[in-house]
Amino acid sequence: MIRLDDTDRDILRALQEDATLSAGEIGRRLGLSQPAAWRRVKRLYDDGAIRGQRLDLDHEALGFGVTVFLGVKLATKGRVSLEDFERAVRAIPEVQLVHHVLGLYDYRLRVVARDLADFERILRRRVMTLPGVGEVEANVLLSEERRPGPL
Amino acid sequence: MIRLDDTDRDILRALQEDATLSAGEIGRRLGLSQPAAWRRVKRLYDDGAIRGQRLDLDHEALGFGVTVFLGVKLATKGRVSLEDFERAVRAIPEVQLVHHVLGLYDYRLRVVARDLADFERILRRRVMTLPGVGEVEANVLLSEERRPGPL
DNA sequence: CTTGAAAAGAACTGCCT
DNA sequence: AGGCAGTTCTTTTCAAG
Repeated sequence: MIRLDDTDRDILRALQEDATLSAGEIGRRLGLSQPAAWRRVKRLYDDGAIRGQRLDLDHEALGFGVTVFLGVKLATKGRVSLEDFERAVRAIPEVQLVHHVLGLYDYRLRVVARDLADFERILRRRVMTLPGVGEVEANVLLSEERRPGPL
Repeated sequence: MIRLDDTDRDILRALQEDATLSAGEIGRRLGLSQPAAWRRVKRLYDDGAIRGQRLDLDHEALGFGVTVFLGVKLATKGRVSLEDFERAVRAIPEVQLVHHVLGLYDYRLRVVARDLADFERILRRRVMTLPGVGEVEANVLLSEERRPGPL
């Protein structure tokens, strides 16, 4: 487990807001020189605390106005069945996230669609026909808020 | 709604894999000059297709080995109650994501905890005491797979 | 759209406290 | 650890076709 001091935590908090901050800008904010900030950021990457950076796309602006969370319960849960299900799920382009979970459901999926008609097509043609699929529960996203998290 | 051509889509796909790609590298892969690729990326930002870049942190390596998705049903759902609930949820540091949803539940939360004992504390002390909270359902994350999405 | 080039800024290195 | 000075590389902008 990676140990961080307060300065590392400050850096992660700043980068969570905007991952494109330069080492110089981070140093300015925290009272560090550019190389000192740069070395810390590099160490956070090298140690594996930071895995990388990902794009934050505006799917609504890109024509995908509907986001739905699906809870999926499998009818049969052998090891083969899990692998079959996961392979088939990966073939659905509208699936952004596949969570294998423990609890009332076996998988949670994040799915985007152009509109509700488009979502209905995905649900009927792609999701309900997945191998081993049992019960499916859906939640339509109204609004999303990201929080800084516990760091 | 933002219109993209095939090249824009290729750029977004490449940047989804690695958001740190330089304009020169993108151009090399797609057969564009560095300035041409740079202008396109800038336009994707300016038009709002790309909102920004976010850190991909390894929460497990940082000591938060447990991730749980909570479905929350409110007991009373007036407008005041939604605002009260949301304000109180924002005060829980372990909550990373707050989704207001339509369906069987009213909210979906993504929560991280150091371990299951820590999660139990958060659930009992912070979540179950939220204003207006009714039923709560939990799914513990076993594994997560990100997919490129439908672009 | 291209190439070429210049200016600005960020990343990286070595050495010192 | 952190700072300073300097080098290298990328980004960003412009000119011209």
